[in-house]
Amino acid sequence: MEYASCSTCLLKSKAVKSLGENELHILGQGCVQTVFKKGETIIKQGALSSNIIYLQTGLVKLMIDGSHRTQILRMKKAPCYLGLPTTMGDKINHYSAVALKKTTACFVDINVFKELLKISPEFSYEIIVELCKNELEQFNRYVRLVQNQIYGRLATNLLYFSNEIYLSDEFKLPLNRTELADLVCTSRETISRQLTELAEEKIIDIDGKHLRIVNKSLLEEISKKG
Amino acid sequence: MEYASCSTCLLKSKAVKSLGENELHILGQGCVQTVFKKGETIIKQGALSSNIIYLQTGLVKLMIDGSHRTQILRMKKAPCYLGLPTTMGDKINHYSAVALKKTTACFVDINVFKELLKISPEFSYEIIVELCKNELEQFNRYVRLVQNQIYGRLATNLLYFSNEIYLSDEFKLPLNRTELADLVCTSRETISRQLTELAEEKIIDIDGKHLRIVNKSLLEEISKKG
DNA sequence: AAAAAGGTGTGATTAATATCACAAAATCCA
DNA sequence: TGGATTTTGTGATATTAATCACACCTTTTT
Repeated sequence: MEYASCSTCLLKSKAVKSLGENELHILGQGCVQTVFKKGETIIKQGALSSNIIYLQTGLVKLMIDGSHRTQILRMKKAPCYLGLPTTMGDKINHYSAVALKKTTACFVDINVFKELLKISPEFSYEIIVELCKNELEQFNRYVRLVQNQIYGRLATNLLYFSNEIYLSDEFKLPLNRTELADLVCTSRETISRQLTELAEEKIIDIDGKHLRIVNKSLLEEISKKG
Repeated sequence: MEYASCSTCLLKSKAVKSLGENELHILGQGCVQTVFKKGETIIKQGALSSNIIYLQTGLVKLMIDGSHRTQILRMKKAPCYLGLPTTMGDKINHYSAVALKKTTACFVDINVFKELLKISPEFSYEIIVELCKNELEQFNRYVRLVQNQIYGRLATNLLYFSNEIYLSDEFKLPLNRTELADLVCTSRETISRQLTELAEEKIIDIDGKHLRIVNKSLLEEISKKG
């Protein structure tokens, strides 16, 4: 069947399960699945895009190469959609997406995607909810990033890893110190000093990239209050 | 007819025009129109919410009262939707919305709203596009806010007024110096000094709240490079 | 009109963070 | 294994912006 690759890639999405054979056929015709190794680029900033990307498995970092510094915007963990705002907006990718580990991505043509929205109210509702949750999550984090000083920004991002990405108080940082600085928008030296300080205060335990949050409520305090 | 208030409030929305009489009837049953004076609160941070708000006319500021400082997040100009991410997410308003001038708002019950999404693909498509544009616009601004220093942050926000709110290079600032500081996340004194500096560099002309952008390309340069 | 309250500008001082310079540690690779 | 390369930590210094203090101006209130 022509929609074989699609039933592989999208059936994990609850809403897609509700699609009938006809809809799956439409989807299948505009759908390509690709596997990316760690470090490979899935979306390239500045490139024209006509695809929504459904991430089946894996973890990516979204980043912007600005005129005076590189910024890491956030992680995205499968399963999720990528590129929705960009593709619905002005068609040019505003960020790059790079795999942090082996990642399987499914490229769905935007026109096929629009067709599906019209055919399946379930599907469009799922997309809206995902977008809303996403906007809210990102918004809250960015509000804190802007209003906080570095110590608070770092706390916010460590909690982000713990609560949104790894769902655990103990994990291996997916970024080195320079990349962590690019996420927090500060310098590598400052990150290094602040991590040491958080460890001295017995709020975290850190050994290289291995990190454990010891006093989560205090870390939340710092994230909130600056 | 029972949906009179609704045909008043929502018919300006292109997608709603495509709704039939039955759908309008559903909408009308969950729709209340209210007029707010300058300074009045439309949405209250922390309150439970079960409404999507359609702003018919006017201008509002969205703000967060944080634990250690107040932040003004952005303006929203009619016509637009308010509270979509919050209401679809965890039901509690993450921000307050305060009218900056006389504003007409239409409260649509979230369940009615969900019904409409299912009934009208046109309607849900319009919502998704609005959300996407919004997320993109906010995201780009916040990325710059985080990575820039104050001079660049101020430039970014003046451009935001010019390009997104007033669609003109000359306008009356809707905020006083303290509020401007809350938007840029800095202190009143710093805002005052930086505005003077921008004027000395002949990039803007400022007299009280009346502002004119003289050298827009240079302002964009500053917004991009920090 | 006088008094009170709020908004704005500016100098002096302090605190936070970036930058520079270099050493130590970890990782890669032939 | 040993040398090369990359990553990380840390002191010294420079820069940026917050804070404090106060004067001046505008608007509101009585």
